[in-house]
Amino acid sequence: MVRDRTLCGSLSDEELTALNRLGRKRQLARGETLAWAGDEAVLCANLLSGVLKLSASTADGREQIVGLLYPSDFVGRPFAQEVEHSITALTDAELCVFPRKPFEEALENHVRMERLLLRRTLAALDEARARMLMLGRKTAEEKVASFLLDMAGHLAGRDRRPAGEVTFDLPLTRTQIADVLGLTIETVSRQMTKLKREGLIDLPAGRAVTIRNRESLQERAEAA
Amino acid sequence: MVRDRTLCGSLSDEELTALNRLGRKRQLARGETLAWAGDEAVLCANLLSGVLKLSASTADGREQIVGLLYPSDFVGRPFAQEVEHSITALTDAELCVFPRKPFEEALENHVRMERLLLRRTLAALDEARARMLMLGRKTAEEKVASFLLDMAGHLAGRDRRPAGEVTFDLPLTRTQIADVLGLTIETVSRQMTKLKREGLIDLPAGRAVTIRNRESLQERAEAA
DNA sequence: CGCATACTTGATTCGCTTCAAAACTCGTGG
DNA sequence: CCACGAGTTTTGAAGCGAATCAAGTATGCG
Repeated sequence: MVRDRTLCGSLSDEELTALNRLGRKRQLARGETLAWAGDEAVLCANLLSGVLKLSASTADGREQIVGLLYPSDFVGRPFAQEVEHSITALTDAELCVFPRKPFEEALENHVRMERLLLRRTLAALDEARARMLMLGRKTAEEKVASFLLDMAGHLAGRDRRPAGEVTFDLPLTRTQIADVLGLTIETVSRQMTKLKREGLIDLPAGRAVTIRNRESLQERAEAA
Repeated sequence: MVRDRTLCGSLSDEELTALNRLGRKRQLARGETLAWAGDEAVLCANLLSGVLKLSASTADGREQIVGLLYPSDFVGRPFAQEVEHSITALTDAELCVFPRKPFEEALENHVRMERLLLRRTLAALDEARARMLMLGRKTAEEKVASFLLDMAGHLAGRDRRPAGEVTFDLPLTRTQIADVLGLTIETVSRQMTKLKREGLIDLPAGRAVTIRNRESLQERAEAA
């Protein structure tokens, strides 16, 4: 169950019921935006199912996806007046939403929850910085290979076959992958077909991807 | 005084003396590295003076600076076994260093300090993500313009003249600037001379920079 | 003064983008 | 069941921005 890894998981029963009174389930359809950059920040949430993107964009419309959120991830930015990054559902998603102000008060009153949020934020910061290395210094091939391995880690569960061969459906379009990697859609497509031609991956249909040779793919991803 | 903005600033007098017993002053010379990526994480600190860089690099030696730290900034990564990013002094620097474990205990015992660290970490995360947009989607000119404005904000104090003309010394070499922006040293140099030729900035000597026309520079920086 | 390091400038190359068009996917309705 | 069409992905050709390669010029320190 997801509950075990959410912020709520750190609470005692009494604390939990108090927080649950604050929270409301909310569904998001694929493509629906929970909050737009520049809006007043009114809510925080736990992601129960689905995948969300966090994105920033330039004045002339260039977009960069600055984070991907998976089930049990925390959503939103406590203590900020304004939403810094748009939050959009990449798949249908389900959230447990809290109004920001009451949630902040709950944080103050429940040290364990605050502590857990701190640890998660520190982890998110490490991840963001790892992605900075990727954006600034990796080649297109390295970016695509890293991305596929990352997605495999998040989406392919624990059912890894001996050969390390796993299959999963990407929750992102090519355009969105390009926006994660700081590339164009054409470059992403070309790199994917190249990796397929070379037998490291397979692209059976639509958004599906099979990792055929994890080791070689890891080599292509280079990394720190 | 810097103290007012450090984590210590959130503490009562008794708490402060307790923390001070933990902490030791430490000097770093320009170029000296406090911790190497991959090392065991043994310390946290407050930066009292100077500028530090946080950097990541690929296996084959490409480097990306993933963060710059200024006086009053928090240094280190509580709750991590291993150092994720190398920490190096760009200028001579002075820190108040705490052993990590005792510092973590202090965090647990002093809710206000933990709370302040949470807020700072959230702010650092926002900044890292803004930099992801820059790395992924901005042109060389936009990157350099953004960088100069950023440095002006940190280094030029509050003594902004009416015309917005400010001068300061960059604490980074061209190579380091390139490592912040995900460019090469030559590209950085060319963009700087271009901005100078066009009258937006001046490069009087060595590392000195004068912002001549903040508005135009802002336009070149594009941004969100 | 002389050497090492840092910075600028120029010529060329290359990886990625841009522009363009064909091929595929998938939902819908005939 | 298949034809249709919008959206998505792949593929190709050409162009461009930044990297690379290569000098040449400052800067600073012994």
